[in-house]
Amino acid sequence: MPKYKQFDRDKVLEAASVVFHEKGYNGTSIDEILTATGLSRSSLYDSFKDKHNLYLQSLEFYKNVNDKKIQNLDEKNLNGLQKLETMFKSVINHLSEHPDDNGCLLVNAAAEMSKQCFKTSQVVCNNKDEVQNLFSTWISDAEEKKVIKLEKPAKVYGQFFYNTLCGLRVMSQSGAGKTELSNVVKVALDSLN
Amino acid sequence: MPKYKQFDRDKVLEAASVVFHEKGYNGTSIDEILTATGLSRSSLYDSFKDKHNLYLQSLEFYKNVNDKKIQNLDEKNLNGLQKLETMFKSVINHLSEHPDDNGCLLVNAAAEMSKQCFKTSQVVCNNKDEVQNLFSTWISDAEEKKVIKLEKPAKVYGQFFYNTLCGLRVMSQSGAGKTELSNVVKVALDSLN
DNA sequence: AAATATTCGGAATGAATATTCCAAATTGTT
DNA sequence: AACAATTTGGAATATTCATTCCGAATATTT
Repeated sequence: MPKYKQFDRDKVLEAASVVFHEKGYNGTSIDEILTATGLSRSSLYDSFKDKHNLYLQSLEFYKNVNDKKIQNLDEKNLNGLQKLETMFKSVINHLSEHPDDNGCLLVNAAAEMSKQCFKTSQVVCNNKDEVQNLFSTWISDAEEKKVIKLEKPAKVYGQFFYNTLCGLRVMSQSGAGKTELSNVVKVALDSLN
Repeated sequence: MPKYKQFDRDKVLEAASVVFHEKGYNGTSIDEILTATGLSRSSLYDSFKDKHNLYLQSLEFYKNVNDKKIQNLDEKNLNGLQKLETMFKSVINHLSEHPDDNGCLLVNAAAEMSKQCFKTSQVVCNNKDEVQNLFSTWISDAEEKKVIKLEKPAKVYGQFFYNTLCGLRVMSQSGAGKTELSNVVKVALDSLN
């Protein structure tokens, strides 16, 4: 089935990222990826070089999907505090509705690979900085609109809420339920008063 | 070299947990464990059954070491808030002095294994509950001594600070430096006023 | 319709990997 | 000093895994 690519690159990366998300990099075999993506062995190696490269591309794909979700939220007509609240609400809903969903691929990648693969650490680190910055702009916005009053620079709260978010992902992988996660977010958001 | 065990079981588990900590479960080979522990292949299988079993025992060993560190802190003559502050300070010092130290084995185990291995999830989940409870007692103590005033049950703050702690581990694996981590802790501790 | 370019399936390869097994070594016991 | 109990080193095994390679298939181009 040539002469042009017979598969949708994004769908392949999506399927691959699901497997990597479930089992981690070292825990997934090429065969598992083949059945998940429906690709043939040679197509995969032809188009994605090797497992490690596919992993990195899956990571970036996942990051882009995540970014888009957050940017959609960013474009809504809400003040920064509402955006933050909405974001946490949807994260908690997702985590509690999909308890089998293995946390967050980027967090798992940080844990499994960032100290062994520089490129992984770059993706993970960029994600951290971008999300922190976005949170900071939300918080600045809320302050300018006099919805909240800050005792520290907005940047610091961006760091704090990113930390809270990472914690949620780990806690849900450690068996925390919805009320537990909600409690955490409530206390965290209280820091803005 | 018989007739009794020629190796110190705790030292083996300590060495094994270091390797698992660096490379994860699927990322470490038996050979790496053999060189790290100095054990022979047959001794390892004789005494620890197999890789998976050794991993679980290493996890529990690591958890015990962690527990003891925290309990040492618990026995000091400080109020609960001071204990919390000291704990965070030492975690941040450790993370920033050992940037190559791959986060926390228990957090990494949660990310890599908890959805694939029930026993791992048990260890990780128990650790979460124990640490949360300890934090809660510290916070209750600080409230009773009128050092702080709480707007929510102490238990909720225990959950919140455990979440903060998990976040720190992930953030340090994502390239966060000392000031960033300190900022997070400052905002988190402000929630107690 | 022939040529071209590219994909794809699956067998083949070779390297790692976890685990087993046996004989040699060693120390405590009699 | 011989025996018993157990560890240990290292070879052997069997499995899994990532990667390569070749020939068949097919859609576009000429």
